Amino acid sequence: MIEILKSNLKTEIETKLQNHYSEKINLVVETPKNSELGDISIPVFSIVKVVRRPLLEVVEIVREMIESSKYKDNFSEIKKISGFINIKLNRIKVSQAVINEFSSNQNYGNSNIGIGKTVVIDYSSPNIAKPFSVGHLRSTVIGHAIGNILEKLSYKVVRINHLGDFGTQFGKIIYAYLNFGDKEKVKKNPIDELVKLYVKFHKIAKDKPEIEEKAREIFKELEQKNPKYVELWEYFREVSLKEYMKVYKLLNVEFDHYDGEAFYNDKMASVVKELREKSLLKKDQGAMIVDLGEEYPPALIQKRDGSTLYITRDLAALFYRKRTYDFDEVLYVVGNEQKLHFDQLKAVVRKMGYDYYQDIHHINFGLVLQNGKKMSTREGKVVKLIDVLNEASKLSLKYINEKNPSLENKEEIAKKVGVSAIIFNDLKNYRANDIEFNLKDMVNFVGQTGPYLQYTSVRISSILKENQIDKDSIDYNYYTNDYSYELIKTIDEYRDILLKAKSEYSPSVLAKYLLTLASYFNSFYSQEKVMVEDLIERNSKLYLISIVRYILDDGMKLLGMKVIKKM
RNA sequence: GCGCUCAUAGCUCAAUUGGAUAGAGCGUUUGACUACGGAUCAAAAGGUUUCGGGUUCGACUCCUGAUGAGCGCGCCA
Repeated sequence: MIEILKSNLKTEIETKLQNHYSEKINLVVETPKNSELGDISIPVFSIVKVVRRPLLEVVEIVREMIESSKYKDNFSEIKKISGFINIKLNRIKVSQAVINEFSSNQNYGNSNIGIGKTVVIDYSSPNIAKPFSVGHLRSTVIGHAIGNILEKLSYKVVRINHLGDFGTQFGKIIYAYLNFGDKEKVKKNPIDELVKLYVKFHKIAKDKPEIEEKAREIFKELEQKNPKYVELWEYFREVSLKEYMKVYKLLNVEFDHYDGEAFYNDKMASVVKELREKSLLKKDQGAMIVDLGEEYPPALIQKRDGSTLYITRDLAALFYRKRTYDFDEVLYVVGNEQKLHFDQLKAVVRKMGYDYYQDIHHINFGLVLQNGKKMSTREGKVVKLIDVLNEASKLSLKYINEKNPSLENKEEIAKKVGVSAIIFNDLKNYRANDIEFNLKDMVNFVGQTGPYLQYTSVRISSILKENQIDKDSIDYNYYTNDYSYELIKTIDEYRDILLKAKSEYSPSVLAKYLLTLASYFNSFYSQEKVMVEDLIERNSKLYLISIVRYILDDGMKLLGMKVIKKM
């Protein structure tokens, strides 16, 4: 509501200024950083610059324009402070508008900006026959949350898990499996065993480099669909996927497609052909490249031996997705270190003459660090996500036993709290930054954490549980005190926050907002008794906190967290 | 060597994208339960925004140089 008022006011005053000074001025209308100053703030420096009149004179003119605004009924105070004009709004009017909007919308916070638009999101994408590491966690939860936010804004979302299920390493694993693998062991514990075989392969290859050649041959035959190898490949893929599904189930993550790299195997020849027809291919040191001039290093399309590379596969996938889903945007949730790759990809697409290179977005993210270094076990191995999730659940169970030992379904709730804590920790900071992974801080339940949000929602639930709310007997006067009004204004921001999270492709915008909302609620709660005698007052407060809970729960769900009623 | 990120309180991070007194959480110190959930709240201490120069009425934000950290740069993905 306030955002709309701001933009209406902006338009109105800009027109008035244009009439007055016959100059076009871009007026800044913002929210003061300190809410004691007011609800809307207009710095007039930019006007002064254009019209070259004394500051105080301009301030006075603008103040008069605001005073005579057609929206003036909404204002309760207009104040000049140095170069700023600060407006306080009529709190009753604001509350009324915000509450009404909430009441009349079944899906508060939504928007129709995405109607008719399709966004393809490529995320998670673990590598077959390798453990699902904490490294994949980031891509998974960021992609999932962005997808949810987009759906809330009415976009059609196509979720693709671009599995790493192809490449020379499969030749190695198949070779190792056939020559020194134990079928029973692999069956029992597929990924761990396959990793061991892969490691063993490299150990042996040190003394017997000729097996590298064997592995390459096997891979080549796999590409040519040698049924024996295809069967093994399918087997590895299946057992790996089965393991990943356990993680996805815990995280509540789903995909529309699991088309991995192999899926595009037969779609690459046409890419090479098209590049050749458009005279973009150039032979260089035996390989085929697309020259990207000064801007970027050349893109390597084809190896000396004729086989294709990463970028070729990504081109094939891109064209397939464009044909199949006719996307308006395609998002690749992939780490920072691949920035150059996506820059090259875009550049090649542009050179091929497709405008939609502009719709390709690399949703980059930083590393997961522990004590400032890339996270790994003591032996230097990758940390398995499932272990981390279990550990977090165990720790939250410990806390529940301390804080609320009589709680029912403790294990189940501990799991929801622990997993959500990890998800929230991943999403609360801007994605391109590295994140520090400290289990204790995440599940410590104190401060800016997932459990803090869940706890706040649970507190509200326990009040609401026993009470009916009558939406028709609300007195907006109860929303005018500072604590309530902060809540009203924050509730009002929800949609804009989601839109901002979308435009930045950063769930952290939402995560940070939820922390603010929860914090305002807890302040409110410590100052304002809800269960008062007066029925109208009680009802008004109950309704307010029920809205807070709605947003907390809705927001947590969008982030991929679990909503609980008790903890 | 070239390119891309980043540097804010002891620690983890914000800062309306160039606006007012740079804000939160953790940690530290202190206070608040015969209260609707204290996993909470309130308060204090903590800053030359890495360093220099520039642009601007105004710079954490833009330009430039330095220092430090990370990442990438033709036959992996």
